[in-house]
Amino acid sequence: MRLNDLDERIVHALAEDARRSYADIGSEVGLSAPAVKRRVDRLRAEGAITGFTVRVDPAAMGWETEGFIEIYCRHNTSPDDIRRGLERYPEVVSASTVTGDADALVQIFASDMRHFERVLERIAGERFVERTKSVLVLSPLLRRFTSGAPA
Amino acid sequence: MRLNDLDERIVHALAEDARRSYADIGSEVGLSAPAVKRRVDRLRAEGAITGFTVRVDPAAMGWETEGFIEIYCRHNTSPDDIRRGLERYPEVVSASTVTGDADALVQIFASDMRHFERVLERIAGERFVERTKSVLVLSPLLRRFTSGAPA
DNA sequence: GCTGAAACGAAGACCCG
DNA sequence: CGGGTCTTCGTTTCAGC
Repeated sequence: MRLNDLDERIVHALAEDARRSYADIGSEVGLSAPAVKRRVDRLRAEGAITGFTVRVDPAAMGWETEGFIEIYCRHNTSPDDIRRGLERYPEVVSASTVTGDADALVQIFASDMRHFERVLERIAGERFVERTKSVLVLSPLLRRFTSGAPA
Repeated sequence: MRLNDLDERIVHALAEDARRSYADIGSEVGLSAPAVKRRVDRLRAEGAITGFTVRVDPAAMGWETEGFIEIYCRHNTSPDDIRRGLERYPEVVSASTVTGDADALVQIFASDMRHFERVLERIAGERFVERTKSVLVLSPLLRRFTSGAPA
């Protein structure tokens, strides 16, 4: 599934403002509004675009404390076990299995330090978790929602 | 800056689909379309909502390789130095200063391993960087764009 | 915060290269 | 097959209440 240059420019425009009108985007990329809509529909059908969402200031939502938890798993834990175990936590924003010492890296948003600690303890108590190591975010420097064009 | 229950339900609806109509959201939360719009406008003005964006499948955009780079900085490096140094890289999706051994944690999307390596080398060569430690993502398990309600 | 009218954008049918 | 034009319909937006 490969996107051409026009598709990428449309996605880029939507990444900056997902509520821009198709006509407006079209005038930027040199297409008519229906043409833009057709491409967006196709990108959605292909799964390249998975939806539209709002960018929220975490602090405004009451999530003052951000951190990462590295999880060291017991033997015979599959990635799917980890996913199933973590998806029940609303505080978990992202999770991936990773190379290196730890098995998984989990990003957390919590309302405050006590809340973070409570989540950490519950995750550390999961059956598949052997031990954890956590890192707190001091200040968020950059938070993009889409990356730029890869070379 | 505190949001009330109605605001949170509106933000939640927009988080799931930022292109839903205000009337549609209104019927869910029990408000008319203009009332919803006024609240969204206010949330934007207050900075609680910082924009609307598209959810993209990284693979479809050609970003096959994801990873994290831990940065150990030289002395006398301010968070702002790090931010200024990193914002020039389109491959950097997020960056934060963190507690623990490393000074900053940087999330990267690259097209492939060679691309990732190239970015890593360039970042490692930045003036403020003393050394780096990097971790590759094996499989993304969970990727939410907004976290759930904090207790 | 609701209602109604006017401006605007979305979505589909249709035609053209 | 992909893009442009036109028309219809729904949505946004602003007034007044």
